Amino acid sequence: MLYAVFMSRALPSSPQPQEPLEPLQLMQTGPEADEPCLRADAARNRARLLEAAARLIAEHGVAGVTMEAVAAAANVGKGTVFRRFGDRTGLLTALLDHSAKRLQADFLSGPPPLGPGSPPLERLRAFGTAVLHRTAEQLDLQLAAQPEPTRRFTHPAFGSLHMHTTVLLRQIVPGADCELLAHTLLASLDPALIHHLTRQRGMPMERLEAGWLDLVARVTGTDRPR
Amino acid sequence: MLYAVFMSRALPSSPQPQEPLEPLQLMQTGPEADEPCLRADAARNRARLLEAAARLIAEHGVAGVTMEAVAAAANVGKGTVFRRFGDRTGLLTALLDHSAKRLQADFLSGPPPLGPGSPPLERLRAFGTAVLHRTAEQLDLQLAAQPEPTRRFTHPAFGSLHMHTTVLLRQIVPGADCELLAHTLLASLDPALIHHLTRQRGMPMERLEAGWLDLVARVTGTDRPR
DNA sequence: AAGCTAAACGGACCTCGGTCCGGATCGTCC
DNA sequence: GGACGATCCGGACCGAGGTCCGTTTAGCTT
Repeated sequence: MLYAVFMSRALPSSPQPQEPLEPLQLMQTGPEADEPCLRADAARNRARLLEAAARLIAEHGVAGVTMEAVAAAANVGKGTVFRRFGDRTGLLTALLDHSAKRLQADFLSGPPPLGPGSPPLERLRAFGTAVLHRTAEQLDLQLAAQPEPTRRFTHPAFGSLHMHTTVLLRQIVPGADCELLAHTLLASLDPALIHHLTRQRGMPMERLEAGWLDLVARVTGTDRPR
Repeated sequence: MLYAVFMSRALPSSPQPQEPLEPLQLMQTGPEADEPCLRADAARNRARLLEAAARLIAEHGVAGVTMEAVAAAANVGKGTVFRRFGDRTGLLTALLDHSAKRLQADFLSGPPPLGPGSPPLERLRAFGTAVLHRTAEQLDLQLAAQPEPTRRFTHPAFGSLHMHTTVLLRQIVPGADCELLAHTLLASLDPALIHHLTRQRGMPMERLEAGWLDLVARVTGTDRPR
C-alpha cells in the first residue's frame, strides 16, 4: 500500500524568526486548495518520492528512509527531495498527511460522537481515543516525523488538534484557561509518551484510554463515564 | 562561570533494547557514588571538556557547541568527548547536571514547601513552580539537551521527577492512576512546551504558573489556593 | 624499577542531513 | 512554432555527529 500521494503543505518554509505569533488561525480543511499548481514534472516526482518512501518504510522500517535512498529509489536527484519537502521531517509528515487530514475531517464534520452533534464533553472523550489509536497505529512513523523541539508546536497539524481541543474545552469549562489546558491534554497524547508507555513500560492501550477518560473528567470537573 | 565540573552518570550506555522496563527504581541521590573511579587523565579531560563547553555556550550560544569545537577548545581528541559523554545530548546533560541534582536535593530533603514537612498538595504546587522556573532559566540548554523522542522518558533525570510526582500524587489521590497522571502533569512542564508558550506565543511566566496551580487543583479535585 | 593490562586517547573515516548553483524543462506569450 | 522566463533538477559539496582502531599511558603488581 502506498500512503498519501497527494496533499500536504510543508514546503521549505522560511527560517521563521522567533517573534510571538498571532492567535492560531483555523486550518484550511478543504480537500482542494492543496497542490497549489505544481509543474507537471514536479508533481510526478513528488508522487514518485512519496511512493518510494512508503516502499522503503515497508522494506526497511522508518530508519531506512534516508533522503538519499528515497531520491535514488525514486530515480530523482537528492536536491529534488529537499526542494519538495523541505527536510526529512517534511517528507515523513507528508506520508502521514492523508491520515491526518482524515482525522481532522472526522472531528470537524464527521458523524458523532467525534464530529458535531454530540455534546462537547463526549466529543472530547472520543477525540482523545481517536488520536490515541491513530498514533498507536503509526507509532514509528509518528515518532520519526516529530520535528525538533523548537518546531513541535508550530506545526500546522498540531495547531489543528490544539484549536479543536481548545474550542471544545471552552464549551465545557468556560472559566478556565482553555488554551493552556488544551496543551496539557494534548501532551498526554504525545507520540513519544505513548511510545514510552506502551513499548518501554508495557502498558496496554486500555490503560491509556482509561487514563484519558479519567484525565478529561478531572480536568473538566465532570464524572467519568460509567 | 562554569557549570558542573563533576557528577553526572551518562556514560556511553549500551544501545538499550526495546524491552519493557521494570518499575522505575529510585534514583541514587547521594552526592558521592558519582565519578566511579575515573583515571586521573580521564578526570582531568572531563573537567576540561565541561569547562570548554560552558565557555563555548557563553560565547556562541548552544548552537556553537559542536563536538569538534569542544574537543578543540579543550585540547583533546574528538573521540575523547564521545568516550566520556556518549553523545552530544550526554555532554549537554552533564552541563545541566549540577542544577538538576540541586533541584532533586531540594524536593527530596530540602526545606518546605518543596521538601518534606509540608502537606503533599503544597509540595506538588511548589514542585511545579520550581521546575517551571528552573527550566525557564536554562531554556536554551534544556532544549538542546533534549534527547530524541525515543529516549526522552528513559532519562534518569526525568525518572526522578516522575517518581517524585507519582509519590506525591499517591498521597493526594490514592484512587487514581498516579503514574499516568504524573506523566500528564510533567508534560505540562516540558521545556519544549515552555519554550513555545513563552517565546513563540509570548505568554508571561505568571500565566504558566497560574496554569500549573489550576491544573494541580483540577487533577487532584482540590480548590485552588486562595 | 620494570612490566603488564585495562583504560584512555586521538584523529582518520563514514554517514547523513542540508545547501548551492549551473544547466535542463515546462508552460506561456507572441 | 519559436522564444523567453520562471521553475525545477541534479549531484557535487559541506558540516556535524558518531564510529573505529592502532597507539599511548595510568596505575597496580611483582
